[in-house]
Amino acid sequence: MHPYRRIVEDVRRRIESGELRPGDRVPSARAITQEWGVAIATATRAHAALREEGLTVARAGVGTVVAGPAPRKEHELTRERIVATAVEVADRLGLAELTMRRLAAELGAATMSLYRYVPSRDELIVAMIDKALGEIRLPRRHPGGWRPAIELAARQEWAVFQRHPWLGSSMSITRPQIAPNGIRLSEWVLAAFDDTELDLEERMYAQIVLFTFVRGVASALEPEAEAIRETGLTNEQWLQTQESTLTELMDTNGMSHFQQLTEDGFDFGLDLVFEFGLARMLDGLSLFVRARG
Amino acid sequence: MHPYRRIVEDVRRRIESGELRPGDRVPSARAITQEWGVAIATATRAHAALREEGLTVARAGVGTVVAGPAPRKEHELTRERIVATAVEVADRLGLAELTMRRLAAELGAATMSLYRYVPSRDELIVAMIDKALGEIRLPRRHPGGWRPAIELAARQEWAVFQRHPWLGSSMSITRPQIAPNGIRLSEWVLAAFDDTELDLEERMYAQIVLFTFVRGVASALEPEAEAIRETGLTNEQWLQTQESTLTELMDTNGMSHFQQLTEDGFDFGLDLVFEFGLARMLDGLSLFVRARG
DNA sequence: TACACCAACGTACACCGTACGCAGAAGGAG
DNA sequence: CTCCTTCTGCGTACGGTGTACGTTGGTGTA
Repeated sequence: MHPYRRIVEDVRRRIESGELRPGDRVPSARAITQEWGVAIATATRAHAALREEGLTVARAGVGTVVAGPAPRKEHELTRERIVATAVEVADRLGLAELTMRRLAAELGAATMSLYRYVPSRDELIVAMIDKALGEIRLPRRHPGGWRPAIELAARQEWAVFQRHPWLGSSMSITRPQIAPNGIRLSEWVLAAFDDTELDLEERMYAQIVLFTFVRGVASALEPEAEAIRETGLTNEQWLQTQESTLTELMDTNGMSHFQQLTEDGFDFGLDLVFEFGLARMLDGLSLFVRARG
Repeated sequence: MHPYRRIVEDVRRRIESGELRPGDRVPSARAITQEWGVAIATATRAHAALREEGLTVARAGVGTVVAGPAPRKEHELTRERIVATAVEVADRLGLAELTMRRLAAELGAATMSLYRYVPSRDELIVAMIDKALGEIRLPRRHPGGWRPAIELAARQEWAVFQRHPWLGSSMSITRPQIAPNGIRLSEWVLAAFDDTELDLEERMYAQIVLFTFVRGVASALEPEAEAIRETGLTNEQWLQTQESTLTELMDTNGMSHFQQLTEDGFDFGLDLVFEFGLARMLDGLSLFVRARG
């Protein structure tokens, strides 16, 4: 038996015993020369044999690695992990506070290491958008009729925007960042109109308008969250600090409506804005769909 | 005749001849002692007499100055001028490129000089918002019925947003920056519903929803302008560069609607989005108003 | 042994907003 | 005349940003 067979068998045993798991690095050629007391040529032959049997794959610059779906080492730097952590940081601290340095610190890595996996901060944000949109779960079949379907989509979007306050202000309509999950969502909404007479262009406009509205409401979320973080004031408290300026302004200009509004107190909530706007929007769309039908 | 009278008359003549204009600095006490060969006490008395006659005002730290609405020297540093220039720069270069240093350079002043007139960049932006909103011209009387009025307001807003692409993304609803012109606009819209049965809270929601929609569409303007500046590509050209990625994505997921849309070509424009959305919104609002009436 | 490759990283650059404090000119009081 | 206060304008410096560039130490392979 050639000496390299012994090495192969040893390694195979380690893999089968679970000592070495998919994605782990098998001893390098240098390490083999040390461990088994052989020449590097022998070690190389062992590597080749392992590779031939499909037990391992050679990854250039990284080493020979046990084949199979790698079960993600916890602290390995990975595009996936970077994006996930970035989302988490942005949710917690706001997009402005998501700096490459802070993100690296959060990951326990050096700043520049991130640039191996992400070409720039901007592209990282695109990846974050895609990940966030991926949370939207829509049934394969559209629930009865276009209106419930559209409403469902809008509510899902709104929910995601709320979970990720930074999302609304970072998405663009005119230049849709190529986020696969965004496109999937679009397709679903377009298809939701299949039971209407709307042509494709009209559907597209309906879709964009809906989305624009939801995002419009949502883009108030980030500044608000940021303001609360920074000043520690809730919205109401803040309004009170501004009250003197406001009343002075109103007094000098005779703004009766506004004045009464602040006197009566105004129960303001983005959720209510969303609900009110969505209802009007769907009503208006209904009229349009009916006119086409 | 006291010698100081001669000085007063000399100065008066200079003012009336137009040699000295409102806002210009009259000779300082020191300068007077030089020019007229008098003691400083005399010069001070001349100043006092001029001030008493209302010809001049003493501005501490600046000098004695000809009274009247100063016709703004062209290159004097002024909050007004700073804000106007800032708006102009932001229109041209985008809000991100509006740095205090660049603004100062544009004004021919040192960076820190600006902070005499503007407490911070953030507050400068608030002032810019107010100035931009000031361009909105609405008739004192609302044109027949709530719907034309609201439509007019929305169109005016849209026009301003188009002229100032940075505006949409910098305004907040939940924490309305106290911009007098913004409040004036609000008041006008609230009053526009006077011929309906909507209560104040409903009007406020209607207003916010309308505004949110317009701003939502508008917030696509800044990124687009920026993208054009940066890459020099128009929207269509850019879409073409992305086409391969896009079609690949579509092919693998069977997105028939999306696919057909890109094949047929899709005539996309923010203006059309605005028109479509506004029409639906107003229709929806109509239903609501009628239900209340 | 030489080579090409790769992850990870440290350093450095240009730029940002703005705190701080100084220089200089002015009017006014003593 | 001298001192004081007030005002504009400004220079310098600090702590932050994104990221270009080059180095280090490991790899498989010829």
